[in-house]
Amino acid sequence: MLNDENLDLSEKRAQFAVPYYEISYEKFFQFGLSVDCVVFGYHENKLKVLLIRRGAAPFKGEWALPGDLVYPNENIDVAARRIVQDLTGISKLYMEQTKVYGQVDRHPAGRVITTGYYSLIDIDKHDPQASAWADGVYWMDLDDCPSLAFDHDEILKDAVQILRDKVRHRPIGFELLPKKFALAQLQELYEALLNADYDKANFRKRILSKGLLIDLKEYQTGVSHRPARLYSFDEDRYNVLKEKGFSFEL
Amino acid sequence: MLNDENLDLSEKRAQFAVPYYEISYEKFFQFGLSVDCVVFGYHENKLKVLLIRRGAAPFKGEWALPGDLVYPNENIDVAARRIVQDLTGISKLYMEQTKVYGQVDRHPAGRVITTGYYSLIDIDKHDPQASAWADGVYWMDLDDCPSLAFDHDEILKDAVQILRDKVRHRPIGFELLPKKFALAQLQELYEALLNADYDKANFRKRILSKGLLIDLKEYQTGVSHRPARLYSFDEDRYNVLKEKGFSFEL
DNA sequence: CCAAAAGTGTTCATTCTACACCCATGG
DNA sequence: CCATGGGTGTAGAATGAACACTTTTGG
Repeated sequence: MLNDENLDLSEKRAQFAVPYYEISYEKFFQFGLSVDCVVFGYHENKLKVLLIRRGAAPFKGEWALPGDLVYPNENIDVAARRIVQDLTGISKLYMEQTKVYGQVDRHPAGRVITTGYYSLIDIDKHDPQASAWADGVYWMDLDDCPSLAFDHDEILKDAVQILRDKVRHRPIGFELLPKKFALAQLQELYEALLNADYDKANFRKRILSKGLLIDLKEYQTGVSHRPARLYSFDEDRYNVLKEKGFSFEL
Repeated sequence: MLNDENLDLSEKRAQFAVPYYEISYEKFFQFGLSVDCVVFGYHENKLKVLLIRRGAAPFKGEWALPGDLVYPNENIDVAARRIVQDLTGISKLYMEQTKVYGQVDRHPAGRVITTGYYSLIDIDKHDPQASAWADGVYWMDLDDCPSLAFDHDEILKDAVQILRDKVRHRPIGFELLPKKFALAQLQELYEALLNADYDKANFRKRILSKGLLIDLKEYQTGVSHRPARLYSFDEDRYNVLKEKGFSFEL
């Protein structure tokens, strides 16, 4: 599995009687590091993901996840935020790591390992813009994604699975909705996310029983049926409950 | 945030009219990559973790998680298995990524980003051995861990939390037990893992109702009380159920 | 026969599910 | 007054918690 021509660390340590951090291990410091972001949005009952058309080689012109190399003096989570902000203009958003992709041959330019991130944004708040490394940015239906460059198909697939897992146990779904929303919107979102179908009455009872929604005493306007009551997510209360070991669970 | 002296990728692209992978981006390829493993075990009602005493600088002589630099031609998950196998002699084991740690200053030797892994092993099956980079390997009580080198305290803390989260939704706890076990053992394990206390009758009903245990029709011997029935985990059936979207949940 | 731990059954409370029904608005 | 979706109540089933009880072994 390992190439003998490459140094064996222990051997090298024995060879030099100086602390190992004083030796220049050039061969060990030749990795590139990148970040690839799966940005989810939700619009008209559909889960969407932000894709770019690559403006530079490799894979120029192909579909890909937004991502970039990390600067040697840049923290990795800062890099992830930078990328999404470049494309969406949104700076404060929910972001989380998914996995690291470290296959030797995953990048044609050399040994680049990449960290997947996913984030959730309220699609109405943003205005996608091409950046230096992209020819264009597009919201794609998740069910209707083209094949992607590099190993981005796998990164996307993993992110979707992790999101679905997570959303059942943590109230992250709210990030995809506007600040004020009706319960039916929330239900539709969960149905789209989890590909499920819930009873209206039961869904309401379950959600409201968590005590994490603020009743805004406001209502929809201009709809030709009974206007829905609007709610917002009570983040402060959630943080308090979380401290005490509270779990969201659906 | 970013240092101007460092190259701006888009600028560089404009500057050279050749594909970007043909340019040598030395400055981007100077990261080191490592892997740090949180190896959990379980013995006498206590959750344990495998720690080493570092045999080399930096942090020589201090406690740390087993970890090592990844070779430039080595896949990252292979590296993780290599490390645990060096220390425990076990090759086939449950391993999973936790997070990436990419803080700029986390390693004194340069920009080394590390990937956390955790694994679960049946403690009776293994014989910990010092390797080239460790002066000794020890099982430590999780509640009684010393302070660790690098950012390993954080890596350990995260792994524990991820393990606790995971074990409630996936049947990974079985990895910590011998192949054949009694229900009481399983209950004690879950109680130790989740720091909880379950009613014996109810725990049994819940576990057995999942239909994932094989009744071996074998019994404990040599105990001065009614001998317990032995079970094993039905991995095949679990994989079948998982396909159909089954969730373990406690 | 006793101690110790395995293993079971029953009751009561809580939660979940399905479904029927009422309410408010625009047209 | 109708269509449309918002919003509520309830009965029965399923699940969960608490606890008492029986069983089997070694000593």
